[in-house]
Amino acid sequence: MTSISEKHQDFFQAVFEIVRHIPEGRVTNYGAIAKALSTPSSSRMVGWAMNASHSQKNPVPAHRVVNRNGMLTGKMHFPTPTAMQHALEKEGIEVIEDKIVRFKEIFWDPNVELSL
DNA sequence: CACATGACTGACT
DNA sequence: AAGTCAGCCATGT
Repeated sequence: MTSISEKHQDFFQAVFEIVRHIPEGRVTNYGAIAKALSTPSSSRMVGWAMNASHSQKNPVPAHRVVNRNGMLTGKMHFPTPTAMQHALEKEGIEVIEDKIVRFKEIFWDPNVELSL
């Protein structure tokens, strides 16, 4: 079953690597990751890659990745709908109504933090 | 091959 | 400020 080509694997690994570089208590959005991959328009592909994070052997803190609105849009893709919010709160991030509080303050931009 | 959907974003009205 | 439309790439029907 070859759902994913090797080239896509490379894309996934790039996304996962960035996500794993997100510091504890910080979050980022799909656009920032896409931009770090030189594909700012492929924000959807980032979400697509995250969908494959479940198959990855290495742990990927996908709960630290949200949309530009700071909303936990991908929580439904977690093992449980509350896993994402719970994981964020565990790191000291306030989450109300599936939205991250002070999202702008805890926002982590890979393009800046990774000195791209 | 064409249409619809999706862990998105930006621009326009 | 809030709502709507279009662009984006890959997958599924």
